Amino acid sequence: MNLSRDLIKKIQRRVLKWYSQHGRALPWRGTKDPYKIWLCEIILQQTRIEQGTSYYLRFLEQFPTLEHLAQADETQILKAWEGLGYYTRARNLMKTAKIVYHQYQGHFPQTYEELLKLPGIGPYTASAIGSICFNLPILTIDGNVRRVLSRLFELHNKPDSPPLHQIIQQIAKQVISKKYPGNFNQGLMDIGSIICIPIHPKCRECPLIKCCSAYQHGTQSLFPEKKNTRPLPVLHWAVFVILNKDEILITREENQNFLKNLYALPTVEMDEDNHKINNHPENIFIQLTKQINLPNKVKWDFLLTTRRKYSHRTIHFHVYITRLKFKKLSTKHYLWVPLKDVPYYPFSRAFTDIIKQIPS
DNA sequence: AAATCGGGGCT
DNA sequence: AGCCCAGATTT
Repeated sequence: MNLSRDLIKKIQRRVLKWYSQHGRALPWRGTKDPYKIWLCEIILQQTRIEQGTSYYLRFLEQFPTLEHLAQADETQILKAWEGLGYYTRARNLMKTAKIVYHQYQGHFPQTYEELLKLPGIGPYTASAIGSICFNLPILTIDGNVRRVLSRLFELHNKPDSPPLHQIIQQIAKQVISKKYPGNFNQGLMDIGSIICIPIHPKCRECPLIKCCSAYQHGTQSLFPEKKNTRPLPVLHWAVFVILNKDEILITREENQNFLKNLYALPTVEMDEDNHKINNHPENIFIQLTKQINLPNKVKWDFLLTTRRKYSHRTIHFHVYITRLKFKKLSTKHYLWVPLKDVPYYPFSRAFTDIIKQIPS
């Protein structure tokens, strides 16, 4: 798709002018420090600004410079990330911090291709850092920008399809402001998140209203096309609160990618019908008993059931509790932790919620 | 190309 | 209940 020179100039002027007048005053605006821009861009991947901002500010407090982050350990970083989700981002954050600190002498690389090699930095983040910090003329293509472009040019291609990708790349190369790529990118993203929102876009406030095909044809609601979703599988997990005086038994998720390297309460996956039979699934208790070498006579009480929806599955957590009078278990992958120290360990939301509900 | 990977807010 | 969010990586 070839855009006329006039149209390109008009889009660039309008976006840049709108951004100078209406751009949001966000904590990472007004700096070109690659460390700060990198940090906020990783935090904001698939994450709303309202959710990510407090994490960004806390990270900067706890790790004021790249060196601080490069010298932190993974548990420390996961703890700071706790509750934000997509924890691979936190693990990659540490990897990239160490790489930039040790292999690049503490300076982020300044080309798109070199940025792209760093763990956790993909096409979007490389163009964001590149355009904002180093003035590289590359469009940031995130969900907002995809939606704006889809409506501007009525791109009726299937979502995530190669043809759509091709067209967006073509448009991207043409519309990006070569002089102020960082401001143009942030302006276009702001327009997408404030004005050109998924439903009921506020077209009358939009600086691009006169350039927008969808507006002219009244077809805003048709773009971008939605992807077809499939139902989430439902799993049932038994969770065990095992107490001894003021200590609780916890473990670390090391053998799976899901919530990897976060801490958790001992968990056993239940098969289809365990949870339906009653609130006292003996076979699950037996399975756990073998796992951590409990004596058979432990008395379990049902505590609660809670449900949590993840991006690719729904899990029902059935929580059982016991108070032991001893703590000699063969607990190779488990550790006893004083309840008052639990806040020092990174847990996922499901478990912090459960732990919060343990009766004292 | 499709699946995996969180959590929260809005409708 | 479904959708989407300043996406990246693995399969």
